[in-house]
Amino acid sequence: MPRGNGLGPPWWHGRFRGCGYKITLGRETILNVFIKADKHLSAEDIYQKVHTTYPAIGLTTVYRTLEILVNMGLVFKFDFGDGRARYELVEGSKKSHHHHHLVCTNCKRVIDYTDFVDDEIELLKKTEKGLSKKYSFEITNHVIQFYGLCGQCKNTK
Amino acid sequence: MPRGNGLGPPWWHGRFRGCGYKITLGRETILNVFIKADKHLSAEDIYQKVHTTYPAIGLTTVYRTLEILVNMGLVFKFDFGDGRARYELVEGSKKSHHHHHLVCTNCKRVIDYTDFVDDEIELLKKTEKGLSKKYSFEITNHVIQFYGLCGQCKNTK
DNA sequence: AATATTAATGAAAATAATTTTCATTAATAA
DNA sequence: TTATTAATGAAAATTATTTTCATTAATATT
Repeated sequence: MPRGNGLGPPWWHGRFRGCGYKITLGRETILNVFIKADKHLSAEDIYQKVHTTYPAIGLTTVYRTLEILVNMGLVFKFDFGDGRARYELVEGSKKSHHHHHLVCTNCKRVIDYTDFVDDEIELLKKTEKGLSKKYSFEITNHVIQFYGLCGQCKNTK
Repeated sequence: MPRGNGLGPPWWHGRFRGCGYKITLGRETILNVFIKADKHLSAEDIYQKVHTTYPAIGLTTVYRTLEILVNMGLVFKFDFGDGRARYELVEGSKKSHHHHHLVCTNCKRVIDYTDFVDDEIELLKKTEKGLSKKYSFEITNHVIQFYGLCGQCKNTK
């Protein structure tokens, strides 16, 4: 549960400390960018945004922090097929709803949709349970993406 | 419907010709690798396999052919998060069942699963229909992947 | 069957996202 | 306050994929 209300340290400090990671200005700023943006961002996006309030940051640090966040399970890494990864806070760490992606294979536009997800969630739960057991796999996350042509590209082609 | 029985040209020749593409030995070999392998392969995998029967092939040609196949909708491109794309024949072009992937975020192992897909397919159809209408998006494909730790990595960690 | 046309090819160079190296600095522990 | 150790930035390295360009091969045309 995010607090970020100025009273006490941010919710993620404990988890960082618990993993033996130090709390630094760079990491603080990156997390804030994620919390504020609340949508998928590329490493470069994050670098740019952080850079405005903390110009000393290097792109390397962004990549290194992203790796940590992904490994800790705070952030999920997506691939939309355009050669660069996107990152987004996992659910529970953010305010937005459960959603999936609609990716245009032509213009690479990505639409987040939150429709129909109730049925999806139910099915996913069932599937996850079954798969975990059958393959003794510990599932931590999932991706559902639909690919195709968006309205604009459909008409242009 | 694949034929590949030695009687007449392979099923994909027509589609190639129709798109103005020439039938070459390289493309022929690559398609055969796909048909025989019937599972996800990286560009390098394909290059290696083709190379055994057709050593003159270049990696560039593999990439170029893959691009064509993806654009034609004969092959689907996956990302499992290890920095290289995987390719696999789309359904209808191959013998194997509808399946999805279970990706180990630690060792990068990928398990194809065909369990529970009946319910999934039904839900997907419904969702696709709804999304297509709402976002006037023409859906051509989808990805469902579960991420987590496989049996081995779970025990090691 | 011979030739003209045009796309396909391979090798090498270019590109671009991500990782690594390494000397320096900053955060936490003592 | 100092010691310890992780985090950092800059630059170099890595690596999958794309582009360039001169040559070759596939199809269309005769």
